[in-house]
Amino acid sequence: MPSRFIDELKRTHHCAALRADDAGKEVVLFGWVASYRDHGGCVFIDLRDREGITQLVFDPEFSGHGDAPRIAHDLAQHVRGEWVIGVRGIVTSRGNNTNPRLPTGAIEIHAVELTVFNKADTPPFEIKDDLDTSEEKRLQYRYLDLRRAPLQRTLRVRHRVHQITRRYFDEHGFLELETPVMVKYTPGGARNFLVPSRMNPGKFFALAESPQLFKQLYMVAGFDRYFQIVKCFRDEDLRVDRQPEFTQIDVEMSFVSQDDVFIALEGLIFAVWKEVLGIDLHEKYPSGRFPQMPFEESMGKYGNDKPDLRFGFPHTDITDVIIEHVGGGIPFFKDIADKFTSGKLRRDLPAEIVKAMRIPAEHATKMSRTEVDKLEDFVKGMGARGLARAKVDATGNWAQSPLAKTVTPEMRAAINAKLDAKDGDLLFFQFGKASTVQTVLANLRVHLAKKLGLIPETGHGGRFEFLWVVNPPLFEWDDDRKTWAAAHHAFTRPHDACVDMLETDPGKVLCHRYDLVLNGFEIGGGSIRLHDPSVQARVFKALGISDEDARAKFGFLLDALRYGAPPHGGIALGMDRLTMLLSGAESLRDVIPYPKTQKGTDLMTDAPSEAGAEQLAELHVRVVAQEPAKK
RNA sequence: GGGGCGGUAGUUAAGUUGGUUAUAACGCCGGCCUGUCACGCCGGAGGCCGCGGGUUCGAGUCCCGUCCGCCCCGCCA
Repeated sequence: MPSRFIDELKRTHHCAALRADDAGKEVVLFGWVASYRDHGGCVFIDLRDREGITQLVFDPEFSGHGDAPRIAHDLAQHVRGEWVIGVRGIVTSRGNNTNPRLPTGAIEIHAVELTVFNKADTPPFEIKDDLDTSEEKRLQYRYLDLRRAPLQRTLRVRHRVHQITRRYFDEHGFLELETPVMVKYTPGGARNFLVPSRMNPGKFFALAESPQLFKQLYMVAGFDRYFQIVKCFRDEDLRVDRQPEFTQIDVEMSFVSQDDVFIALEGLIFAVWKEVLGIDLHEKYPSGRFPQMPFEESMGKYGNDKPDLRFGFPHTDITDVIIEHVGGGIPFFKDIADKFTSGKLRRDLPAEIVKAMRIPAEHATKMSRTEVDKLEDFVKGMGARGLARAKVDATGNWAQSPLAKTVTPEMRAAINAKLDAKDGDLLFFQFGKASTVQTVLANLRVHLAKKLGLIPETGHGGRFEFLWVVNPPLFEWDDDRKTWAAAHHAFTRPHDACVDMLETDPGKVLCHRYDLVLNGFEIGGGSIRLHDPSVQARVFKALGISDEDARAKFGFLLDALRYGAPPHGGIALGMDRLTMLLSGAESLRDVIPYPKTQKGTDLMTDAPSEAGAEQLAELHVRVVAQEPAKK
């Protein structure tokens, strides 16, 4: 018998729609079989669609509808999990027999008519909320994973963020404009994915790592305010918060200061938090503004430019104390002190530093000595040679420490004073290459906070700490090449007060660059751009980039800046990270519908894959066979 | 490129100093059951122990290699 469903019987409700006062209505529902319970008499089916679950009852004795319920009941006995079915029936109140776990628990549908649209193989894992299956399996059958309510919820959050963003920027006079995905390849920065050009043998496009240059050109063109929700591509190694293909909320504005950009973005974040989470951020930030912290302070206190401010444990740079006390009896420290006093190292080019982090007694006492010992393995995984530590007693002496025996009382006292160390406090030390020291202590700080329960292992714990990290140096010292390099891209505007130091003291030049940080994640970053060609030329010179190099890479942008470029600046928010933090997801992969594995592959489609000889020939590409691994 | 964790029925896991037929739960299949909603009861099927090599009388277990997944460093905003 052909099914009347879909053609004649249209869906009347979703599976979360019906309530007690709908009793008596005849309805048509479509969906998937979430579970079935056959009692010999009645058969119960929980019907699921994207909105929720409704219980269906197939009662052979259901009167008043002829033979139809009996036929439906016989069919229902054969229905299995994840089959796709349609049902016509009567909404019936469950009286005292409600299921409090379901929003629709007050009613059930007494089925009159049933159709099976499609059977389903037994899925490789159960479609349930609290799934305990390897991510490998979930990614392989992503369409089944996405059927689960948690991912459905997360993608709905994503949808909401999209809609709020579009509405917000439209209301504030921004135009949503597109930019090319296939762009000119420019070396430097993130690696690009390359796309061979069939029509231009031997030449390649790059997939855009960001719309950066194009959005600046929109400003030169006079569009004044631009935004775009845009895919970007970076061929770098993956992390829990990094995917090769990701989405940015990209923004650029003309005639604005750094603060104008902040205000625009704060407005968006406030709107998103209000609408998605129902949280009014004004309660925490009454001025409507997020706090700001200079880059230098963030590096000094937290070892990176994305501090999680939900807890304390700031670092202290004690390099000067070490130098002053010539190592204070500790051989490693003396080596470093000697390098500085001999002029081999300079404090203004800090290739090596000594830092300490103090864990106050109230927290330190919660960790056993064995637990503290294990931290050494943790830091060694990040390139640390070890983890020197000291337990401070009431007299200021150090215990449980390899440093305790040789350290001079004077330096010990000086360090205690600088760290404000008291009885029971635990001190951790890192010394050596500055970048390693910073990374190790930054990660140790977060690691300890999780261990001590100050922040949850994953998710936000209902707490949101926003921060603008501002005014970083324009250049950073490349100690391997012994030269200054652009800390970000070369089009960031230096502070006016610093411009004259471009030639004399490049390391001191600060710039209008900013990152928006939330709970230790960088969720956005941007800058005020250089619109003055003469300052641009001086920046290139300070970087040792020749006119020819600059022209070859960015000629079109340099040209554009000479044809009346307005002062402008912008920012890009990481749409995926934002959604991850909003929804409390553990991984970027949980907020991206079809993500890549850590090796950058798609387990479901088995991409990337090899290309055929014919296609390669057409693209003028030859694949060089992989060299066998060297023994 | 480097460090770490993992891979055993469909799924999640247990598996002792190497030793008979590799366990359990859930799922799946069959039967029973008039109200379940984590239904219940009875029965059953289901294994390349990631893959390859080695040691051994004998390997899920030990050794070497390799593949895959995850976390981190490097890299990357």
